[in-house]
Amino acid sequence: MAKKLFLLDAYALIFRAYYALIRNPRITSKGINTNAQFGFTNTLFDLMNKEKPSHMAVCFDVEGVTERHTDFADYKANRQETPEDLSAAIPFIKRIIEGFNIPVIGVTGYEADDVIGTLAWQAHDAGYDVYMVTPDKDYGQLVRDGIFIYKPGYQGGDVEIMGPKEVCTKWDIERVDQVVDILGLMGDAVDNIPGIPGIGEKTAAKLLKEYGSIENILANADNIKGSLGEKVRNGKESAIMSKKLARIITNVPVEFHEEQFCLKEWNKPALIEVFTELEFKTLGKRVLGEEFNVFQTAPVGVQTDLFGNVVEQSEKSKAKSEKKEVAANTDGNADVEATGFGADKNINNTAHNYILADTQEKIAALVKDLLQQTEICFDTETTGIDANDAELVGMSFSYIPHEAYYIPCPADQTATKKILEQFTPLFNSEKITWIGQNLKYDMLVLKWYGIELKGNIYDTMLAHYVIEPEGRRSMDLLSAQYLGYEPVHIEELIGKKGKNQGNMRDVEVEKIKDYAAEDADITLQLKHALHPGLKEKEVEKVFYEVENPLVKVLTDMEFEGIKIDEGFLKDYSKELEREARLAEENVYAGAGVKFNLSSPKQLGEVLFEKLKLDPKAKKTKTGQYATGEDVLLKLSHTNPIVADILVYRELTKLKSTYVDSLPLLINKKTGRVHTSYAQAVAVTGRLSSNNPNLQNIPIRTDRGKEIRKAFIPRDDKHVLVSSDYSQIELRIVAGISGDPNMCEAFKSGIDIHTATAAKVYNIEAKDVTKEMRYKAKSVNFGIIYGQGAFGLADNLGISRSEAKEIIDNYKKEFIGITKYMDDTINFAREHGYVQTLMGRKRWLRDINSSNFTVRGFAERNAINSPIQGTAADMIKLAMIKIHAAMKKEKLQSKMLLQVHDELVFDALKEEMDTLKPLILENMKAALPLPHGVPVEAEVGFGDNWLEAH
DNA sequence: GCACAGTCTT
DNA sequence: GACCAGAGACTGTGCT
Repeated sequence: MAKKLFLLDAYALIFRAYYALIRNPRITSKGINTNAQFGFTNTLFDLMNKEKPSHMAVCFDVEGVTERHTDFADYKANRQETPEDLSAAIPFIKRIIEGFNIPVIGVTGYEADDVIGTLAWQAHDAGYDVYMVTPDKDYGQLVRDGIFIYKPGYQGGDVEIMGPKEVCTKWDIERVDQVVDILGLMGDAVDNIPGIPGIGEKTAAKLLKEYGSIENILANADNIKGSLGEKVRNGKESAIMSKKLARIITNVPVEFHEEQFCLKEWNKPALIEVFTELEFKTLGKRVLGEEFNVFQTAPVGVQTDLFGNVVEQSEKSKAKSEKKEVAANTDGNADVEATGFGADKNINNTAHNYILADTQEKIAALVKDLLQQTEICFDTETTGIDANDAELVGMSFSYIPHEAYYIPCPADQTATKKILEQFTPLFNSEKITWIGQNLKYDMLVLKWYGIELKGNIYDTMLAHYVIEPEGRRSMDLLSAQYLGYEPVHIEELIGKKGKNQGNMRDVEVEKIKDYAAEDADITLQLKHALHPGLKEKEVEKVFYEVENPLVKVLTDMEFEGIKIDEGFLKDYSKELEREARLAEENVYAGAGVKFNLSSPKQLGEVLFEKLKLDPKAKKTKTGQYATGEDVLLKLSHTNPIVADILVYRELTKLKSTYVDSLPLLINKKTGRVHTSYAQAVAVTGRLSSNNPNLQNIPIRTDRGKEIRKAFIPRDDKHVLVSSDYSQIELRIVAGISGDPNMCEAFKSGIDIHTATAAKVYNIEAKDVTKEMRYKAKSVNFGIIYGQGAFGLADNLGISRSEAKEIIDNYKKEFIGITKYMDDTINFAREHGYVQTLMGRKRWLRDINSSNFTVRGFAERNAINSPIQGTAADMIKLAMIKIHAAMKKEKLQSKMLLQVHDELVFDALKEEMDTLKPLILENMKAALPLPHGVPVEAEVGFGDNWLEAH
């Protein structure tokens, strides 16, 4: 078997690490993108772990990297990272490379690529399989897909040269020259080659065809007319430099000696150091084994030189890890060991007292004791994650740090109810503030036993939400962050997530006691740790007046659920199935092939390679053809199957996401669907809904609308009532900007989009055409989200100049809004945050970024967040008020759903006369807007959601 | 199990 | 030449 040599370009690693280490929180819908977070180290580890190279080297070219970025100001401006950013990443990279004990090579005056190129061929001739690890052809690809591996000498000595949009696989000098020339000319073509900004691949090819070479083009630059000529003249230096950069040199003065590149054993202590410092928990365990624990080894901030030795640190770390192992071996109780980042903060150094209360006497004494308290931390253990379908396994209470009580609840539900009865005076006490992490869950569980907490709520999850709206806030994470302590994981009790996960019911009481009591204990300590933050960040108002009181409202709504007409959906499913089949057959017949129509990848190949519907077909960032709705709509005139594809897409989407899934989520006990509201997810302050998501039930198309007919009232004594705010976000814009024209429009009650059109086109409201109103509407929404002329033009299908004119007019007419946008951005720049009327804040750390794209994103958020967030505050306040009023009036009607600006109720028909004004008045008065801008709401009712809306 | 493309809402 | 409105949840495909 041939020996394997891996050559890595540090340049690629630095970019990768920059993203991994400096900008690491790349948030996706599922939380932090761990791929980005650990990508660099993962790549290194995977290479060694899976490929098992015998030899390896990293080619370091740090100076080159930062130089290149400072040389080209333009180029730099379009990048997300700065030389400083990269420099910041380099020490970490060095330490990780050092930890893995990978040889490093660098030759002054040459690019890492060239060193790699030279070594690769030498090693290849010496009989090695050489793998070059280097960035892919474009920067975006690098960030997303990791490091591209290509292999010279893999197929009879072929080498791959990355060119723009194609790969040259033969060592074909002529072809290489062409590629190199194109790269030299083409702006931003390849990761580290700037080219001439403003020149694309096609222009580059055209120029080369005309003049033959870059040198000829530059010599004749003065003869090239127009802006193209100017670009070429301005880019002379860049083009020559880029051409040089693009060619991989294979005669660098460096020699391949195999003993120099032999992989040695890892320097584990050094790895532990750096992983600990970077909190690479999961990866640390993968690399170093299960015993690695970030929270058990204190970080040591000793800088190391790339080639320096790490003996001193190693000794230290070694001592630490040994100590840790001893501790782990002598004490099986996870509670009492582990040391965090700040040993002083760590609760495990303090003895704790977790007490089991499993007899009537003990419980009675506990309840008596708890009744003396004003703040009690409370947590439940249950048989499952779905509160609407879970049994109580136990409860824990804590009111003094390091002390907690656990009460087991038996599987016999009558016995459990009996235990709960003992707690009734406690749960009914109005002077107790209940502290908990996501109390909505616990309250929902209790509600199934007929119990409601009468006191106030203090939810630590919500406290963290208002203090730090972005990021995740699981208890494990908060505990690690605020208390420097890693609690027992639930997996240690019931196993890893998945279908084999066990049940809390089957875990021995002693174990649950430790786990559950610790949860209550930690949550209480979290409350103390988080509490000062509320004042510091000035978010107490939104916390105490909005988020905490809302918990009870949401609990009741989730408990109620909504009735679904299962039979209707079943019939509709069949109908959709039939029509989708038909459309699918049409597509196959029209295309002449059968394929998986649900696969965008296969569809793209059929449309653009077989049928060649669009020679200029756009591709997605991963290189497959884009086949989104917008793309297909533009193609619909070219081939009749496109319309069928769109129909197929619509039907299958409706069928799989709604019609077929909703019935599966009907609760067996209630026969209703109970959505779950996430109160601490959306950064702007909105709620989100899942399991199922009832906030995205279709309404736009006729076929989609049908689904709303499946949402029905409880019985024939009830109707569904839907009430929604009218133009709430625009009213808020008017209110907080105080723009006189817009405020006036709302006060006089005329249609806001018509009023806007009249102003923008400078005509009377009565002369506004449908089209003008439509455009004005689009501008109204676009403007407040910071959409530019291009976006508006694209949206409306009009020319850019027309779009620009409309926007300019708009800004002139609604000068207050322009001022609001400028003021908001300036406020954010100065203070680092923006806020809603209720003081809900959003921090924008990128608002002063030197990078255009990053800053732009922050600026749009600065404008949008106060608007969307104020709307969220308003409806939340309305919900709290309506909930209280309904309780006061002892109404039997129930609030069921919230869809951002809409509330849905199950209304008892005879209560309608009371209910309707109650809803409307509370919605309108929930949060008065500045400048006297009126808030309007409408209410409708019917035998299903479609009729009510 | 994860990333991605696509599609639904406000 | 690329990007280009905010905020989410969920599905199927394709890869590891």
